Amino acid sequence: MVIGKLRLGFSEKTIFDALSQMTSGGKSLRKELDNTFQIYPDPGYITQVVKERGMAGLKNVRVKTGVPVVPALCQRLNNYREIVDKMGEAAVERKYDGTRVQIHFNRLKNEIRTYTRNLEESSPMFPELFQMNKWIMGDEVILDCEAVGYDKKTGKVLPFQITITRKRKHGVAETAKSIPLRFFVFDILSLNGRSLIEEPYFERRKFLTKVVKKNETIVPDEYFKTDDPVEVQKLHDKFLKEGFEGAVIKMWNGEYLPGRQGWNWVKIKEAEGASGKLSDTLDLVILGYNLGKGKRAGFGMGAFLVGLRRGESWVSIAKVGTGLTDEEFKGLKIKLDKSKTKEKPKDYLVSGSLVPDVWVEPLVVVEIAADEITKSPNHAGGIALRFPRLIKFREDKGPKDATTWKEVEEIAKLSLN
DNA sequence: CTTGACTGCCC
DNA sequence: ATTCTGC
DNA sequence: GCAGAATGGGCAGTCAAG
Repeated sequence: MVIGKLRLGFSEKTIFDALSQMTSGGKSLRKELDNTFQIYPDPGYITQVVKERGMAGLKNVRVKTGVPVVPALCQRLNNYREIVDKMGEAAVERKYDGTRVQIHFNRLKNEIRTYTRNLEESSPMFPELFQMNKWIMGDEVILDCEAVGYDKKTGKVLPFQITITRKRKHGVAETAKSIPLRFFVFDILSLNGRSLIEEPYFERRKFLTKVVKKNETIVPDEYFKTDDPVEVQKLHDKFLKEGFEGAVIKMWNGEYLPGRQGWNWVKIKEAEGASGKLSDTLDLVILGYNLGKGKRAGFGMGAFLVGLRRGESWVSIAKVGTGLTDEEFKGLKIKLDKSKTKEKPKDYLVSGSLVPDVWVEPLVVVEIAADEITKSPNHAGGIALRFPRLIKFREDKGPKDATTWKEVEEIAKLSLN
């Protein structure tokens, strides 16, 4: 099988285009090929099926234990009513900040394989799953879950940065012991050879409940049924208070749809006008910028470095490469070039890996949003912004009006509970 | 043997 | 991951 | 509305220089 090295959206697209051409099937054929690929991502196999049995053969390609399925993903929406309008009855779940794991368990072959969100095999990472045979009521299953590190004493879930310290090859067992993972299972894609992806959500949930015996390591994830936007809001608030990233809302009758399709699954991190995990934006000063690649090379800028005053120095806490339109990139470059400096200004503290292509005087203030403030091993400030993006240019503000170090510390403290 | 630059993959 | 853009 | 292409922080892993 060719699974493993291929990335979605490249080689197989070309192959399927060619296949479409050969069989002169046009667009509907392409769509069918794509859909088949999502539940059996092996272009070689699919090509063979089409050659031998034609398009009709594709109907017999089914979800199979041991062959990864492209995981279902969420759309993002920040309005409760809109979410409910789009899907009617829905299930509301917690949004965990961990790592996606698709578990394939085959009792008879004594096989336990896992795959990541991008279909990478990750089996060696999770030795705790060796005991699956005790926890699963069935001989063959595919489960979809989020694995999160947890504190053995308090039972509380740990931050992403801790979860992801899990080793991948060597010394896996040690980290598994010191930072155990809990697998929150929220879906089941097949059971004993039968595909369940076409079953509605609530039916799959029934199977899940029967199949997974709850224990320290693996837990059927909790869900709440509702069709009321206010109820969704209450749950979302509750989850945020509990320290989770937000909520995932799923169509009650929805099939398991690989990839990001329609409004079947929706995530919400912060509601319109309200605040999510990190409630405030920061007004930061641009310290330099990087020449861009691809399309951005044309603008002469791909991202810029931002920071703030700490004592007598300017320290970086993030790079920003999104949130600007193409026009804004062009305009910003022109503006920044007016205060370009040949050398790094003496009062800048920026570590090597973050040194920009072009230094500028600390003059331009930008409002930056982020999901979280984290401890940083890279940025000179010792902290960094997770998922930084530009909100707007603060032309009304000068560098002296930027967010202060003290304010950032306060915000960081609040977001750390 | 340690360290740092770099890549690939998580989010 | 987030965001913008061309289709 | 979707796919594609820009970009972020930060982890483990690899490999070459010191």
